[in-house]
Amino acid sequence: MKTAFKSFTSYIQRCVSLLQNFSAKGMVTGGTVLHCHFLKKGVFSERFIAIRLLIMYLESRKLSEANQMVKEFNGFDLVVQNCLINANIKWGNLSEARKLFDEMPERNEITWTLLISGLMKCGRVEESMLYFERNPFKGVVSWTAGITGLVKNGSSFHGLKLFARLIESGVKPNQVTYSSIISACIEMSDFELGMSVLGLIIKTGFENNVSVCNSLITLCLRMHEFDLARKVFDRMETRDVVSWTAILDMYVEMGNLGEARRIFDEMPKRNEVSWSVIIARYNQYGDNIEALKLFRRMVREGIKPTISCFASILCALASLESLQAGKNIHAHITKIGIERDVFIGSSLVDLYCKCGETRDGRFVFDSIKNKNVVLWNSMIGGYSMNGQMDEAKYLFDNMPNRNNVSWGTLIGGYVEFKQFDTVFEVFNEMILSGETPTKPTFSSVLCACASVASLEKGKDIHGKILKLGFQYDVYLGTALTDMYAKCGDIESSKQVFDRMSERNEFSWTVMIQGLAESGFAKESLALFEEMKRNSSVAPNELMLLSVLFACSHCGLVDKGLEYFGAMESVYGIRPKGRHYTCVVDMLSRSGRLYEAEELINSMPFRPEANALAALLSGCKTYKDEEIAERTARKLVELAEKNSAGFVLLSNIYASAGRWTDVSNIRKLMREKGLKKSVGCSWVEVRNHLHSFYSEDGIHSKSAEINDILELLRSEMTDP
DNA sequence: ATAGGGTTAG
Repeated sequence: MKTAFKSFTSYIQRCVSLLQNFSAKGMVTGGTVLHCHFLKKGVFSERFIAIRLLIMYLESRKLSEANQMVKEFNGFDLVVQNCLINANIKWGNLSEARKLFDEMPERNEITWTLLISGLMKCGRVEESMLYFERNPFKGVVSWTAGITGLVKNGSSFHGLKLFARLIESGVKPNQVTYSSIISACIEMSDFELGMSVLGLIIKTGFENNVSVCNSLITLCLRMHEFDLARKVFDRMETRDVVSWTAILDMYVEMGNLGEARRIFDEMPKRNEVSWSVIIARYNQYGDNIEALKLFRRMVREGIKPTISCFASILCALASLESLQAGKNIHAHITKIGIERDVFIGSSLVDLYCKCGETRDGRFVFDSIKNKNVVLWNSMIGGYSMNGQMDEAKYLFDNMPNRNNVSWGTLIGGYVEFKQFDTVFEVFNEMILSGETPTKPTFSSVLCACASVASLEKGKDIHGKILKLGFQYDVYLGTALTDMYAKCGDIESSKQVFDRMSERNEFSWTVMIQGLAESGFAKESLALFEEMKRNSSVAPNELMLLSVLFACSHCGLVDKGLEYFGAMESVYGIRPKGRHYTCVVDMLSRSGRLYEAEELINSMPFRPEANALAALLSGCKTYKDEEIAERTARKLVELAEKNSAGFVLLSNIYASAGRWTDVSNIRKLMREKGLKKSVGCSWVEVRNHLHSFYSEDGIHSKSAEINDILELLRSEMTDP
């Protein structure tokens, strides 16, 4: 042949790789053009080319073309049948694949392995193992397929037992087998075992194999042995994309996203996985904008996003609540036919629900055939974040398998929508069912304990956490600190806070606030100063409110004013109504009524009713009728707009004994249909909550309680 | 044909 190719075989090879390329990029048209070309050239009957064409048609689901091709092969061609089984498994038609398998007159190891791994992928472990045992061609690949299947279905121990049988049978493991075994060690978090596997790897001379080293890096990474991971990486003779991607991920795990990005930018080669990883990590770090930017660059560079990459980007869009962009991606995903994937589905459900569209989320949820726990959890979470707790509970009660995340999601919903009684009820049920709560679940329940100020329940939860041997992470530590502070046990709160190895903005806020509100004003201020000195956390709105509150309660008026002045100029935080109220209160308490009034007048927005009330109460203490009169007028004005103003005004009149004014205001409120929000306080006795309301809701034992109070009062006054 | 990445809660 007079072509540019040295020989006919290399020409065929070139054709095959061209087809493979078209197939991988989903460019069927290009493939079809080649098909016609081959027919004309007469090389179509070349077996390699024909098979490649068949695979291409199968992968792009061009079924009529594929069937046409099958007819061209006479009888039951083993390789063709294998291709058909492979395609059916990929499409999820397991029964069709099995039918083909059963009808085959002869099979090879590939045939068997396809069925074994196909069954494993669908979670049908026992059936798969049955075929494994019946398989007459037990080579490395069959063994490895069995092992990985078990590991991926959460039976790593059985996977390792199969590995032991492999060694006994005399078959030599290959690099893929070792990778699977290392995955098993990772899944079982067994670093020791991983190290003994390493011994075996060295003994069999696989320690320089790229794939094996890649798996070893991942093992070290998961076990947080970063130095060792780096060592493995450094001593590799050749590194591939996977090695670079793994080491990039290590820096992310170490909290150094910047270094990871540097590696990503300087890697000799990037594949779709490297892109996936860096995008996913930016997303997990909350930098969704950068994730999107990278996604756009990736698409521009012609890299086809993987399913996981779409999942990450949908997750990023969900966090940004960009419904429209999310819908565009959804349309694209539908066009390329992967909208029924569970990973994609979970992200889509999350996207719609985060944007408040639970009905669209439910539509996606219903459209997915092979639902897994995560998908169910996403839908439950979707309802929970939108306060549709009944729907969430209904799904929860009717899901086929629950895990601890399902429980946690439901509980989190009840916490967010303040149904605290239900929180404890469901949490108890969870414990009784034998499920182990995760750290986020503990955080949620601690938040509920803090909200109802139940020290007893909070301590009980703390005990459970200790019993499980959970290390505090930032969230859990913060939740505990907050719980103890809000329940009045500031000592324990401080203890937990001091022991935390990592603290974020929330941790500092909670502790500063806890100290301030428990009356430890000086300690609160000292902690705020310590934070500014020793941490990278910047002061926030809530911290400054606590700081002002602390100054107010210590009588450190000038210091308070100093902080208040520094808010915008130094910390870049614009004071809100509550900050002004706090400062007005501080000034009024110390008798600096004129300054307080000035401050109210200088506010760029309407003051809170409480600010005026604080000033009025100061006027009462320091007997300044002039300012009182002006402030009262402002309060009346404000009262027209909200019920809080009316209530305050009526209380002020009441304390001044101006009862006619009081009844006038109450009448006005009734006319306007304004209702005073009911005050409530509660106390916990032997793990039972007793609530007391300021208005009609009366405690069932209020008569007895009042009798006892009367008795105590008399004992205190006449000893 | 068998490995390495990705989805849910704070």
